[in-house]
Amino acid sequence: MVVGVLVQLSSQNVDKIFDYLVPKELENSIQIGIRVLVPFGRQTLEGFVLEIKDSSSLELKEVYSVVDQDIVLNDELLELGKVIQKDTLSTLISAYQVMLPKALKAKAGSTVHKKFHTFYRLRQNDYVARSLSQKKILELFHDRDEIPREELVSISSSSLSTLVEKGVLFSVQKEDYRMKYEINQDSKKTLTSLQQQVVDAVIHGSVEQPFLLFGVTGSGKTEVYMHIIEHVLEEGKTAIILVPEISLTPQMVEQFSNRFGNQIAALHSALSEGEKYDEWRRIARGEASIVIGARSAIFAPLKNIGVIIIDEEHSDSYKQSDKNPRYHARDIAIWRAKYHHCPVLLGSATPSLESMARAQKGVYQLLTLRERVNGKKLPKVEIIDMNQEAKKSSSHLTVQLLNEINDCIDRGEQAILFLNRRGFSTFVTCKNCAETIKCPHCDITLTYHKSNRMLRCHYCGYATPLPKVCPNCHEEALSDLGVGTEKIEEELHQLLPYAKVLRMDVDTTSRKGAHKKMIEAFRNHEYDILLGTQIVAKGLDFSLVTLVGVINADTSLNIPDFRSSENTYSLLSQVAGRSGRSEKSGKVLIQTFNPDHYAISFVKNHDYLGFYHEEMIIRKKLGYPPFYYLCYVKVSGKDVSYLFQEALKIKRSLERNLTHTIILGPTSLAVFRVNNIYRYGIILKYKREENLRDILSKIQNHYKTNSKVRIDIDFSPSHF
DNA sequence: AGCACGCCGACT
DNA sequence: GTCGGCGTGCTC
Repeated sequence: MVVGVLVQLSSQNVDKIFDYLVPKELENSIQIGIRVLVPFGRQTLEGFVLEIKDSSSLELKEVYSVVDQDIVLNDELLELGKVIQKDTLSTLISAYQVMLPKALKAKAGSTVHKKFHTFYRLRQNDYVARSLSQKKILELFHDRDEIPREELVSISSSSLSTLVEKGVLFSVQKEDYRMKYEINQDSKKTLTSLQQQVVDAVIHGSVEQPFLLFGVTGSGKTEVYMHIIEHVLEEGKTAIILVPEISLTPQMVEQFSNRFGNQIAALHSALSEGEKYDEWRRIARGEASIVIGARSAIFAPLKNIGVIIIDEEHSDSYKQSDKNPRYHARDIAIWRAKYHHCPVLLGSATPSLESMARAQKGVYQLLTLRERVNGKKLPKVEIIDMNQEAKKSSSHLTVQLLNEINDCIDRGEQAILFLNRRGFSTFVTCKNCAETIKCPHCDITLTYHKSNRMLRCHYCGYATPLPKVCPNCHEEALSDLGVGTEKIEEELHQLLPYAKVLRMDVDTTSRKGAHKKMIEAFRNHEYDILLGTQIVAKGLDFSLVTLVGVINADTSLNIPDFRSSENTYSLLSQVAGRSGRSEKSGKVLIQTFNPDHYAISFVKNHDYLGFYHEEMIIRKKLGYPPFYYLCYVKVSGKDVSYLFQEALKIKRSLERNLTHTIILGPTSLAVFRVNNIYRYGIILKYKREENLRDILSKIQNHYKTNSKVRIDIDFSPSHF
């Protein structure tokens, strides 16, 4: 027996199948999709078995051992990996690795152990108990087959051992999963007739085209998802629901856990490696039928999928853009749905322009929820022109906003204050010579972290303590510029001393479980004001919150990116949606220096479609998605002049070979140098270009042995 | 990714 | 003569 193995080495040069001879004694354990240990040159590597055959034309080495008992990559995932390789021009091995929990990747495996738990079972029924504790133990087996060890030990450990010695009981080792989900009070709600229509459309509709559920904030999308999933489970099928990374996941997990208990499995970054591994195995064994998770949960090894839901579908966290394979979870969802003949449901209050355009064209089936479930109007939005206010005061909180917060607290209600950190960071400047402190390895201003008084580079990770004097003029005149949540918190304490403020940002929520605790504390009204960054913008549902204040709406608008308006509109609507979700009606105040910008003014009337049409005109004029597809080719290396020369060669080669594509660049990236590596970008805009991937693949191949130039290709980049 | 091979310059 | 720099190529 011979196997074709793909070794776990992320190098383009090794991304092919190598044949190995299988020793007789291993033949029975070999299956396609398991991992094996093989000799590779001088090293020993893990690899995936992709082929089984009788012979090979080469002289072969032998497989050392088999790593898995069960398949880790099933037929569907094996096929999907090839599609990803082809579509994203990444290596096949990286496509397979992205599907699996870290614990199953080479090297990481040794650190994760399965947890085992001892249970006891009854062997003889005719045994007569010799003592009271023996009797108690045996009585427990009347209505149960197996009982965990602790429970029996708590009665009497000596009686337990006697019973085991006499052969009355015997032990079994069972895997103990780290996560537990408990069904809580049945929170199931009756649907409004509009919600029911959406559920029916998805359940009974065509699976040929994805559904886009455009539902305003508070329209009860989550409840719709749960009803659809309930139906899917009744049919004996399984479901995947994706939510954006970080804050949203634990909340959604809790809601689903309350209703579905141990049928769910969660996969997101708040879990440890071991926990993720446990969840993954529960899924693979068919012990969980609902998977909730962030981007990579789209690869959950479920069988017989009945629906795939992507909540907040506009979120850019669904695109993996920092490493290969640069895939979009939405594309994977559509592929898997086709494979399983099941519907895909994309949900959002502010759909991405791409998705809404597809819905308008009829590529997606549009479903709409225009009203909030409580029948309440969407909150009233007021825009505060900071151009006027900034002249009056240097405070970041306008009088109008402070008054509203004041009134809100007086009424016994709660407020959320949102600081838009997107495209914005705190940096240190010298008041004397105006010098800002930069990273020695990158062309970027260092970000100041007040909590530990460190300056950090967000690109390469370089960190240094804040110097006492300016490195340029040696004056003691360094001060931090820009607003952080801490600064706003200070201002709030001064201006509203009695208000209890809960600050929530990366610094305060990084500890495990901290996030959940804070949400609980705020829900219990232990605080009046929740002050935070992006983390408070989405998904949270507090019935007492009737006021939302946006401190600086503009920062995300100033990012030089074609999506900055879309991101700003979406962010502001999402935050605004946190207000007035229960009986009390809500209000939203937005402080901005650009009160007339359409990304802000359309938020006032909750006019997504108005924004959509305006933005579409601009996208069309500038030749951006959804009118054109984009592809970003990044060329990087240490030797600048050589690099630029090669980047130019690439551009010319693209120009020669692509006839229907607009080619821009090469231009240096906004941050030209990171870790002393220089970067150029080439942007491709096209509507239809048959052999684009072939051409790019050839270029990639040409450079794969050139250690001085690195090429990264990103189709449909989420940003530049 | 490692690791060996091989071809050059610098030195006990 | 030998050590070691790293560019190149291979791993079933």
